[in-house]
Amino acid sequence: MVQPVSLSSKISRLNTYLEEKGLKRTLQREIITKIFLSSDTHIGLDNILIKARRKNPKIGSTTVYRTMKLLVDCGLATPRQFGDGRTQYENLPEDDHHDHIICLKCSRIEEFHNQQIEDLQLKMADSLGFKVLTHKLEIYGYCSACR
Amino acid sequence: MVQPVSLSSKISRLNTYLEEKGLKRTLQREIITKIFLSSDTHIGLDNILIKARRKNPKIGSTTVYRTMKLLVDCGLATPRQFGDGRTQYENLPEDDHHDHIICLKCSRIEEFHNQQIEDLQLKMADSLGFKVLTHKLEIYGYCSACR
DNA sequence: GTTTATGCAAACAATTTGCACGCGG
DNA sequence: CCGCGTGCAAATTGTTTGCATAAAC
Repeated sequence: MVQPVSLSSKISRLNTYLEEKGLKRTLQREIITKIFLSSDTHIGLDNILIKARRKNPKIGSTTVYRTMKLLVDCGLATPRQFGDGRTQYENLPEDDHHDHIICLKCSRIEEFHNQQIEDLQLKMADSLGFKVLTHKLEIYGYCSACR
Repeated sequence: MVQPVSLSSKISRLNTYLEEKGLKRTLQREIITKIFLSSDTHIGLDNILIKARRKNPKIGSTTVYRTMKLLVDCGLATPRQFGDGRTQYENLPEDDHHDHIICLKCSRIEEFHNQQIEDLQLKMADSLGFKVLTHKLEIYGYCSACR
């Protein structure tokens, strides 16, 4: 089991959203949402489809696309493109935002969080008239072992 | 005129590359390269094609795709995906780093530079034992017109 | 002349849409 | 029942590839 508390709170966020909009709770939406929420960091549509079909072989890719769009709309998922043409969805633990620092030699990825940087970003965005929803910060370099 | 010095130095970088690889200098490549290099910051393939056809209506989209790939290979262009499905190419004056803020509704992209953020990143990386080579910061949200 | 480049059309891949049917409320 | 959801197939969109011809060297 993966973090039952935050998981169920997220599922209830989806359900609230569905109710507000007069949408329906279906088995497919539940399956797809659970797969996404228990994915580690990023997951692609192809992968979601494969896992979903293990639970219900009749699920179609259209439904996965549409459900993921729903999850984006209610703030549970963030779509990302890493340059290979496919969209990946990121599942971010809402209270644990982090950025990445990546070693270009050994590919080690470490995570960090710096509130000062976050605050400055908000200030920056605000001065440009933007309302921030999310952001991505990646630092590339050499780690202590490789430098 | 836009920075004639750096522009011609970049064009000669392309020509050197072509020579090394035994490739040919053609009118199309010159037109497309100049359009790209004098574009402000980012430019998409559709836009390049339109401008190129104003100079030579027979230019095909295939050639634009292939030429932009060339420019990437010789280090003059950086491909970027901002989430609307199309690839944009960034023309960066090699010493002028900037970050991006992207509107998720209208796809408008603005640039900014904030030295405080850059400094904090260095400090952050240093405390993790990393030597920074480069980084990428993208903020996503709604712009003043869309919020 | 030989080799690479071009432009068209066809192929591809990821995603979206139209529609008849099924299911949730 | 009524309306939204689903899954299929067809349509769209961005990009790549095959091929005959044209241009560079």
